[in-house]
Amino acid sequence: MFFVEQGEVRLVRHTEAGQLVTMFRARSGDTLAEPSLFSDHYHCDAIADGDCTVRVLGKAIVLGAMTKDTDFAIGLVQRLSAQVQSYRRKQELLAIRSAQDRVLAGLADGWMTGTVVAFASDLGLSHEVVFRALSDLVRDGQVERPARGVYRLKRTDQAAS
Amino acid sequence: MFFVEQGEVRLVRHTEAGQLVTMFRARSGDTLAEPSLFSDHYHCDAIADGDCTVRVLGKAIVLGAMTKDTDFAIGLVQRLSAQVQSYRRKQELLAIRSAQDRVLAGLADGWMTGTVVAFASDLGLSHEVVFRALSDLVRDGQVERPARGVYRLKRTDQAAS
DNA sequence: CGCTCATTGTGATTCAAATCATATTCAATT
DNA sequence: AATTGAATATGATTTGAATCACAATGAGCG
Repeated sequence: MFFVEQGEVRLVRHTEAGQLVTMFRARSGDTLAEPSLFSDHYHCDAIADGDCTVRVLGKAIVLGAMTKDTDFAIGLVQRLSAQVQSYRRKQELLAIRSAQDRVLAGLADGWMTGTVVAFASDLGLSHEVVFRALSDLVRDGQVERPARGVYRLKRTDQAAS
Repeated sequence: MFFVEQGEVRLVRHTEAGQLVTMFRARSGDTLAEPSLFSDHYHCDAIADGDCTVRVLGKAIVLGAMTKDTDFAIGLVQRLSAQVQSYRRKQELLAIRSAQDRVLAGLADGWMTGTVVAFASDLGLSHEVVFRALSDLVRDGQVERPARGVYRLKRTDQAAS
């Protein structure tokens, strides 16, 4: 297991077809690869986005800390719970068939942080469709584009009939 | 949080378009809705598949047990880790674009337990495509169909050139 | 036994996302 | 300042999954 002290690490896997799937984005304070505590064969690749410092926590150390330090154990459970919750939300979001609806939901959930290309990848859509969906949403007035490559939800005061 | 003593419970959500998404399938011995320990607003619907017995574990009880009973805490972390791991696998599998590849991967991961319709729903595909993919795979010799509605991977001895 | 209904299965059609192509902008590098 | 490369953006085409439509099978039930 790893502890990210500083920076950001992405956990990724690639499908046989060659596309990269981001499994988890760990920021400073997060733990990484918790399942490796119990499972032997567990494989993801880790990509450091920028400089970062990571502390390695061996299996024995973690299990020991759990017995001695209650807060540590609770913190771990909490982080894992949060991960589970966000995976569920992600699953729900990815189940949305319509590209436009999915893009809108992604925006609402604050997934559009970096580039549109990265956003599209997170959504599991080609960037072309995402660009198009964004354009349509701007045209519809649901989304605003303060600048090139910057999109954000327009406050929806539900003015419709 | 809940503890499934007996039977099987499915945690589901429905998208705005009305489709049902299974978030988690808890069997006897599993805990359910762990994120509710820390998060206030958390909503899934639970569906009992057949008769089952469920024990309700309040927030205070669980947190108390974690401080007193180390094994309980470790068990909880282990179950959560397993969930995280399976969500990652699911995410990876759902990222496979080709329906046929996805069906094959789903079979390989042992998702085809009940009906083909349920299998299709888990895969996020229409059942028609899944039926067709299965037929094609049988025709290709990658999958065998011992009986109507029963499909299983053929042992792949990799006999190809 | 005959009825109902869900599952299984396949064919035809539609529709939307992927893909291919191409232009533009912009930041980083030389 | 010129060059490279990635992100942005849109248009045209293709492809494949969804959808619609329709049989056939088989289990449960009065």
